[in-house]
Amino acid sequence: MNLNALDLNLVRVLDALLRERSVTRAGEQIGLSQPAVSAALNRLRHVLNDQLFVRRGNDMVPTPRAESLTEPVRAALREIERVFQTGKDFDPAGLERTFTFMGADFFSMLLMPPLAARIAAMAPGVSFRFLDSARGDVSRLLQDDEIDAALERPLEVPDWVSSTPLFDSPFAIIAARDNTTIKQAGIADGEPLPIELFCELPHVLRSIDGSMSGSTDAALDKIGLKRRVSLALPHFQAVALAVASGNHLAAVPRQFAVAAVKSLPVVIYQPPFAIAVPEVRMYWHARHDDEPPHRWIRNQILEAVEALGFRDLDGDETTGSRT
DNA sequence: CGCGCGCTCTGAGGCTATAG
DNA sequence: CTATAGCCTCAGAGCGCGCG
Repeated sequence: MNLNALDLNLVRVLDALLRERSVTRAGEQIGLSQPAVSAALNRLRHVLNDQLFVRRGNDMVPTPRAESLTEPVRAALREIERVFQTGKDFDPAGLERTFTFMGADFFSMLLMPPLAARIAAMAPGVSFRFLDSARGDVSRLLQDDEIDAALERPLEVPDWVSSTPLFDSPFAIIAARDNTTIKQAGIADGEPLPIELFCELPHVLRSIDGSMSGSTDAALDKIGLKRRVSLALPHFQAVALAVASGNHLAAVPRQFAVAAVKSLPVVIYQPPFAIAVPEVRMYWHARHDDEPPHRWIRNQILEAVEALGFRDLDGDETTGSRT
């Protein structure tokens, strides 16, 4: 093969085609028109002496040759990017990029608005997209570069996934402000709920996979008790709304509970027993470890989390629910 | 003579419109 | 949806010319 015939732009086109499996979308991704990509694909076909992509309906199916180039091409482009980035100061003000994150609605509600506001001021060319946790397998999405980072409880991940802790996420119990059962029992806001009451009242569980039991049930099971989960919902926001309008309880991350109290007629109680305190971590592909824009946005997330006060919950309450 | 400047020509690769 | 046609732009090669 003749290296003279292969310019770097063709490699970018090939990479985009492998990602998008569409001439039109590949063009959109790298800022070329559809015909320009089509022509580039033709040149690639001649240079590499392979069809590379065969049209099947609306899908451009890669040939085995094209398939085999996916990883090496991506790695080569990353390396080139790295070479030209080093020594050059990274300036977020000029960055044109959309970052995609994934996590619970908790984050789309609480983290994303302040993060977006913060970033708008220093990097007007940056946009965000936030996908729901239910979207799927974190490792695969990171591998395919479909997400830049995932914000999740500790996960089993391959060694090419990097991560850093964001904050501890102890549980708080929320209930409607006018929950008559709790009122009658004379429990004040912020107090621990008696365990009999905790087990007697129905619960709403936030569950992305439809499971009807969570870590609270595991903790209860250890002390030989049970609660009744009568509603499982995929979003924390929906859990809070359900709690606000009924006699349900819900064990939710304390940070979320604090926010819910501000917008809904709910109050916080302490759990009557120890529930293991989960950590929330940020996960990303190790290939982005040293990439300046990625490193920058990760720092921005850490700073935003810090600014929200997610890291410094009231010490007593936190330790009170620790195992 | 050798170098630098500027003109012209050519081809690659972009675009839009349209055919397949 | 992709491929092709026709047109446009622009970078680079080639070449002539003037000057030191």
